Amino acid sequence: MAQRRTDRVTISDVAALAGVSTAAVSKIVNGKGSFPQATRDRVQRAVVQLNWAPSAAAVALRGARTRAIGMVAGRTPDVLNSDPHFALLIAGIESELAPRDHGLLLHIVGEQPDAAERAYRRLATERRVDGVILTESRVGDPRFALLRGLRLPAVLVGTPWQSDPVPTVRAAEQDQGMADAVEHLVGLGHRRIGYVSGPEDRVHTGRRRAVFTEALARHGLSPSHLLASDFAGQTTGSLVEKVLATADRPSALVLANDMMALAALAAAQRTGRQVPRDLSLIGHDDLPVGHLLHPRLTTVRQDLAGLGRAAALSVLQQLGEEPAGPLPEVTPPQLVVRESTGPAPG
Amino acid sequence: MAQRRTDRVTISDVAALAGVSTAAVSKIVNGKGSFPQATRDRVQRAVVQLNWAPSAAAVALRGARTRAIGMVAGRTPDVLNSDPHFALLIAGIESELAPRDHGLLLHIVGEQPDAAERAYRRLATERRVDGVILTESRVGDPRFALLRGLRLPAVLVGTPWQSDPVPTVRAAEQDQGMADAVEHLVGLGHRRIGYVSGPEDRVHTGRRRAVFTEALARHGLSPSHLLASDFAGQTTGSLVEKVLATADRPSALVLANDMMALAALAAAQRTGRQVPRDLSLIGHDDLPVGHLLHPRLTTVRQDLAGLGRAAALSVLQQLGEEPAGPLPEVTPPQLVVRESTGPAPG
DNA sequence: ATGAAAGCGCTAACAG
DNA sequence: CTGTTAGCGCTTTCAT
Repeated sequence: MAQRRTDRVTISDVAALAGVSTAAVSKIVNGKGSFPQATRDRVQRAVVQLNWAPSAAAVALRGARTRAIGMVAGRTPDVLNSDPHFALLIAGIESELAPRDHGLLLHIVGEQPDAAERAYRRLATERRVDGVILTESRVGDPRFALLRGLRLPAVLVGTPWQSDPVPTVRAAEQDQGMADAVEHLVGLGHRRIGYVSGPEDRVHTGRRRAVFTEALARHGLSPSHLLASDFAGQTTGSLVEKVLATADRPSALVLANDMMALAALAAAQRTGRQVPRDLSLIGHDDLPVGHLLHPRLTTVRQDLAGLGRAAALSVLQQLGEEPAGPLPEVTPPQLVVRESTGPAPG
Repeated sequence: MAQRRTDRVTISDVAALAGVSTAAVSKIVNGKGSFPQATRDRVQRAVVQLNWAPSAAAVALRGARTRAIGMVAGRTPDVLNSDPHFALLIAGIESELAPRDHGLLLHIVGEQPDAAERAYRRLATERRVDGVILTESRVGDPRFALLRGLRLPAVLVGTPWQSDPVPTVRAAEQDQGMADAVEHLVGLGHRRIGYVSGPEDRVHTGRRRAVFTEALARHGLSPSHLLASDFAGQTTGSLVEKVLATADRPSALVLANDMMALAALAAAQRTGRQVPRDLSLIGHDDLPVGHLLHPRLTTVRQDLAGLGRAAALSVLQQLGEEPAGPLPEVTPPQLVVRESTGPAPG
C-alpha cells in the first residue's frame, strides 16, 4: 500500500476515503450536481475527517478568482495611527467579506506616490486580489486611470475627484452634518467661527470647507479663520495655540477630524482657555476617543462602518459574487452634540 | 492568425513575443539559468511591454508558497479602534513584508472564541497564507495547539502563556519600563499608587501588575489600588471617577495603555482634580495621542513597530524566505517622562 | 448518476 | 545553453 505524504491533504484523498471520484467530491462540496444522500454524506464525512478545504491557489488558478480584496493605505504608520478612522472602515469591510469567504489583503505603503502605484500594480498583475477598495479620494487622483488600465474592479469610499470615474459609496445628504454643525454654533450665539482643515490634496477638504463657508454665509457671516493643517495632531495644536493668542480669536472652531479636535482641546487648555466656556469645539467622524475626553466632544458622526460594508458589497457585486441590487443605506453625517460646544462667551 | 483573448497575459505571451520558450522566460525572470545577454534583454523587454507578472495563484499552486502572511484580530471593531496599538504593529510588519514581496492578509473577527479559530483554520486549510503572526497572548491561549495541528508556522508577539510553545518576539528587559515608572513615582514622593489593569485574560495583564507590585515592594510599599478594567475607555473612566471620589484616593495611577490613561485624565478633570497637581498619571505604549493631550502623557514606550518588524522577519525565517540569523533588536520598554506626573500632593 | 480527462499558469527535470 | 514535458489541486465538459 502506497504511503502518501502525510502533509497536504487534497481532494483525491477525500475522494479515495469516500470511495468516489474527485469530480464527485468537487460537485458535492460546491452543491453542483445531484447525488444520492448516501453519497453526499460519505463525502461530507470524509471532508470533515480529513479536515480538507479546497486550496485557494488551485481554485484561483482554475477560476481566476482569488476571493480576496485589496486595500492600499498610502500613509506613514504614524499618520495612519493618529487617524484611526481606518480601523472602523476596515471593520465594516471585513464584516461583509468574512461571511462571504473573502479575505482582505492590506498594504501599508509610505506616502511616496509611486509606492502606492506599485502596490496596486502588483496586486493586479500578480492577480492577488479580485478587486480593490479605495479610500481617501485625492485631488487629481491617479488611481482611477491606473486601475482602469489594470482592469481591476474598484470602489471608492468618499467623494470622487471629478466625474464618477469608478463606482463610489458615500452617504446621502453628505453635507448636512457640517451644515448642522454651523447652525448649532450660530444658534449658540457664535459669530467668530473658524475652520481647521486637513491636507489640501484630499477631495473632502475643499468640499467641507466650502460647505462650512456657505452655511455661515446663510447667516450673513464669514469664517473668522480658515486654518490649513494636516492630520498630524502637532500641527493642529500649535496652529490653534497661535490663533488663540491673538485678539481676534474665534469663539468656536470646527475641525476636520476628532484627533485634530483633541489636539485643539489640549491647545486651548494649554493657553488657559476653558472649553466650552471660552471656546467651542466641533470634531468630525465621531471616533470612540471623543467620548473619553473632558469635555466630551461634539462632533459630526460619520457612519464609517456602514461605508465599509457598502464598499465591500459594491466590489462583490461588480465581481458577480453578490446579487446586484441597491447597497445598504449609509447613515448620513449627523451632528452629535455633547459637551465641547456651548454659548458664545460674553 | 489566431486572436488570443486580450485579457490575462500569461507567460506564453511573453515567451511568444520574445521568441523563446516559457521555460526560458521563467528562468530568466527568476534569475535561474544562464542566458546570453541578448536573450535576457529580449525577455525583459517583452515582460515590460506586456506588463506581465507571474500569477500568484499559479506560483502558489506550483510551489505551495502563497507569499502572504495572515493575522487575525479577535476584537470587536470598537475595541480595536480604541486600542490603536494594532496600527503601529501592522505598520512594522508591513515594512518588512512589502520589500520581500509578501502580503498581509488581515481578518478582523468578533470576540467569540470560535470565530478566531475558524479564521485560522480556513487560513490553513485553504492554504491562503504561509504563516501567521499572533498578538495579544492570552491565558490558556488555544491558538498554539490549533496552529501546530494545522502545521501553520507562527510567531507570537509578546509573552507566551506558558513555556515557549511557538517562536516569540519581544523586547529584552521587558519589565524595566514598568519598574522605572514606579521608581519615578516613588521618587516624586508618591506613596499611594494604584494600578489599573486591562482584561484579565491577557497574559501581560498579570505580569505587569506583578512587576508593579514588586517594584513598590522594594520601597516597602504596596499598591493603594488594584483596579481591573478593560480596554473600553468608558469602563476605565467611571472606575477612576469612583476611586477619586473616595477619601483614600491614590495620588498616582499607572494604567495598562495610553487610551485608558486618556480616559483617566478625563475622569480626573471631570471630578475637578488637576493632573499632575492632584493626581499623577502614567500610561503605556506611547501612542501618538499622548503628545496631543494636556498635560502631555508620561508613559512607558513600547517599540511596537520594532516588534512588528521582528515578527515579520521571524515568520519569514521559519519559511526559509529569509536567511536565519538574529532578529533585529526591539527597543526595551522605556519610561518617557512628560507632563502628567509631578510631585505628590501635600 | 457518476467518472475520465483536459487544462488553468507556472516551474523543475530532463533532453537535446 | 535552451526547449519539451509533466504536474501542482481543482473544476468542468463530455462520456458512460
